[in-house]
Amino acid sequence: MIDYKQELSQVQYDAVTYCDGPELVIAGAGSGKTRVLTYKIAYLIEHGIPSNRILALTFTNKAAKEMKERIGQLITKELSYRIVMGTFHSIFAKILRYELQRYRGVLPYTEKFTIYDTDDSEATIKNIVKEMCLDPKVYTPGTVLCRISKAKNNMITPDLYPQSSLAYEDKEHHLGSVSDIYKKYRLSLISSNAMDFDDLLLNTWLLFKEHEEIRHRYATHFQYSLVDEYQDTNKIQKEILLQLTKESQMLCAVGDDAQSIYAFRGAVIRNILNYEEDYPGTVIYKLEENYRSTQTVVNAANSVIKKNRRQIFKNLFSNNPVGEKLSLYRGETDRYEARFVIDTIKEQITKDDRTYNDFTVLYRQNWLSRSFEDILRREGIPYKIFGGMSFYQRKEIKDMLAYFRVVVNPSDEQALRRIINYPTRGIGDTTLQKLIDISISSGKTLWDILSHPRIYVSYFSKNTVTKLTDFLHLVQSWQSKTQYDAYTLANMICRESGIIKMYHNSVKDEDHEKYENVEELLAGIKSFVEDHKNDEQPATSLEDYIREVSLLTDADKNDEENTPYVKLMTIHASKGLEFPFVFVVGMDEDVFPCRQSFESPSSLEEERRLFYVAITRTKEQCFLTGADNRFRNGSYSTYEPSSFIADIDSQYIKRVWK
DNA sequence: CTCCTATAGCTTTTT
DNA sequence: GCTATAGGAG
Repeated sequence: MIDYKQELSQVQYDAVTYCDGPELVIAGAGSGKTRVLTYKIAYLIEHGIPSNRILALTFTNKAAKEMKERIGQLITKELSYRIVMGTFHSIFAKILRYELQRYRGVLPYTEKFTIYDTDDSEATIKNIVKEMCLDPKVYTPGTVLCRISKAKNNMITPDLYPQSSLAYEDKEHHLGSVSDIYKKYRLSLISSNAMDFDDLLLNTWLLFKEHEEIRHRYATHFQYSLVDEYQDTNKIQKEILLQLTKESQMLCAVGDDAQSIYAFRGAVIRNILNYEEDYPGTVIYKLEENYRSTQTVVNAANSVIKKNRRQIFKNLFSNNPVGEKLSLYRGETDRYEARFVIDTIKEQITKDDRTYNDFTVLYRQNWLSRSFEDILRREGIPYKIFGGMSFYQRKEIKDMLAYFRVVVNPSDEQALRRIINYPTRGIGDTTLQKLIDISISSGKTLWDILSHPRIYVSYFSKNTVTKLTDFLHLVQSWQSKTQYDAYTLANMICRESGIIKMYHNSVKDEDHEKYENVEELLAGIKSFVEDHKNDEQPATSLEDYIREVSLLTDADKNDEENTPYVKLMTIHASKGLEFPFVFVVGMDEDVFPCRQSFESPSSLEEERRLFYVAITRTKEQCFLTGADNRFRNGSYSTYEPSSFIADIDSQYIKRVWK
């Protein structure tokens, strides 16, 4: 038995043991939020709730994995393993696949659907805009997808869209055709048997709405639900939770309104601010003691966040040592700024016996990492950049994954288009365009056309037909081997597709790197197979691999390297983490806060919360740096110091340059 | 009809 | 600085 009283503070204990109804835990930065969640789940299990009937939704897959491990240490590994825990997207993808397998046709998809990432979605929109002969400069994939995403996050299906306020806004911005694009986009994804990120939520919501018996089954199955990072949930996520907790009302939401930083992705801070309206009778607990940072850091952070208007009152405090003041440095150029950071790191290491692991550089925008990367590399200091161009977004990796996707789900049009002539096999743009035209006019998928040569044979030369059928037979031969494990089949595809050969024979340096990345991917698949070989129901096929990998981000890649290194990441990527020494770099007006955020007061508030998040990652000492001149777009631009620096109460900050 | 090279255009944050 | 597009050569 766990001694909860011993392990938790009073308020943490109260939050953990309250199980009589809806609950909201306002967890200030560093207040032991994860601790409360893990102990609470352990507590529920110890008090008789079967672990497979607990639903726990986290923000990243990594957070879920770590939490499971921690719960496993508290109770038993076997019990923790069965908790239904993961991101909204991964849990609902599983539910959708399960239901699609059970009741064929419950939605216009099969359980083998693939998940489109943003690139795939934008490519689809681009094709549609072209097909509809609209101006691609007006209807850019980014803007259109943003509108569609907004609609989906508000449960607006294509048929409801024309009557929605979104359609009205579109007309004002001369984007009246978005509604039609949305319609076509949805049909295109359905015909590709593909869902984008938002569809995973929308289709779950629709499934529960249109099939009361399914909703009821899940709502009664889950006896208790918990949501982490509730401040970053969006409207449809809240609605799905309402569907799942309608009868039981057993929901524990944990979050911190001061750390809501995903409004750009549809998160509505309203969810946490008005939680009691959705769950009457909610009991609220506030975790206000910060165990992570020094008093100075906590006070400085408080002085920043109090400038924001809309927030839940709380008094974050620390009983840790007072600690050093925040250090402020401003360099003439970004090189001086980087120099300062590296010199400080070196100084601390020699002085205080630190390792590179103790230092983290945080920035608002990915491109800011460059100047630091340059110096770190030149100095031979080990470092690692988190985020930015993720491993899974690299071209060579996406190409390989596209092969896998086509094998599992040949309707996947974006994947098919990607690989049909890569490596080049004599099926060029002209041929592809003709195939697409046939596909559109016949209403069949590209793969349907491809796999029935007699449909298209009259349109092409004999030579082209041979090339098309060769490709068809290649893919079909892999499709007939899906009983093989993922590694064996993936290896076969790499070799037979000519990808490996192409990179291997190339003399270009970057192609060698690509070759190594493909090898790394294969090694990853191998360990995936090893990991799942001994599961109760071994899931080691290529299909299983694709399912898992399409919702993985680089934040989920576990780093088990033993050598210490300096970490570089965006502030967004740092959420939930903590580091002894933090450098918040690029503290320049128009960089942080970024220029776009001045357009509305609410986005400026979000920038300030982001600054708050950055500061509160710090355990010991925080440095804020900026530069008057930065190299960007091939030339230097001048910057003013960030206005956020003035938001910090001056007693907690000191200048460290002459 | 395909492949290679030069040029333009864009960079907030991400499941 | 890097990726999609356009235009020319084979």
